[in-house]
Amino acid sequence: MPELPEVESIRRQLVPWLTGLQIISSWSHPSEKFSPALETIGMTIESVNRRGKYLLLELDDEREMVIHLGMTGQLTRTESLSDPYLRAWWELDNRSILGFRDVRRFGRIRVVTGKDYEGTLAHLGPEPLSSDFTPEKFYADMRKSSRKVKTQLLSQKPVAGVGNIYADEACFRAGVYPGLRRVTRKQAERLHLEIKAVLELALQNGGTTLRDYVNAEGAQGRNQEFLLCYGRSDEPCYICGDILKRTVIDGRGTTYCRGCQKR
DNA sequence: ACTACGTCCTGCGAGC
DNA sequence: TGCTCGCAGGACGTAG
Repeated sequence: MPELPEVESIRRQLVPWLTGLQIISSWSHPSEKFSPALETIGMTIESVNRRGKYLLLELDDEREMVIHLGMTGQLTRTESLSDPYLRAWWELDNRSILGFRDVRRFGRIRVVTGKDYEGTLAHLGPEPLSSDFTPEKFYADMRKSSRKVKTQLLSQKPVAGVGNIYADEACFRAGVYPGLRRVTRKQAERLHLEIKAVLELALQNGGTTLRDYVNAEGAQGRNQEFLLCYGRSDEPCYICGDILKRTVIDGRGTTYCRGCQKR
């Protein structure tokens, strides 16, 4: 599932490729999740940005194409248009083609005007790798809700761009049980630090590929080799040796260490 | 207003 | 061997 490091890895490859190119033709799957792709024909891509897990392609007339990759979404340079899981493509004026492949169709494409992000990224919390993300604000935001720590992280409100993998990783490294309903200042500070650390590490490693993730050139990430917790249930904790346990928190599979992450 | 849960979607793996 | 069935999950919609 593409989270911030995966989306940012893609963005960095899209910038030198797409910037300044005009979209000369386009196709999409009939679902309204993808059909806004067709509205971009004739427009020029002025820049490629990111907010949380959303990619933003700045177009003409204050318009932007907002893309969310969902769980299995891939944005790549594409040659074969016969792939049954291709949900949209855009032909650029240098004859290259940007393809959006998404097996499970949880991804979404929107075209917005004048930064009207209602329904997409309007209510996202701070960017975790920017100076807006401070331990003080994070602590205050986490105390605003009585939902479980992990649920709050996945809500994108206290911080943007964290998904299931990095939520488990950050909680593990911070020694915080993801089912806690309130955190202390110290726990919040530690979580703040580890959220940044796991995202930066994953970015350095080109993202995590468990099954579907590939970057814009079709290459897999390497960060799966560095995960300490996610996907390691029934295996020993690298810190204390306890067997990592799997549970479900608000419908999301969660791995944690009973020894290191006390309730 | 806030929290919890259902929904979308399809491949995969467990189990019979 | 081949089938069925339940699981996985981000973000939104709905119910309480």
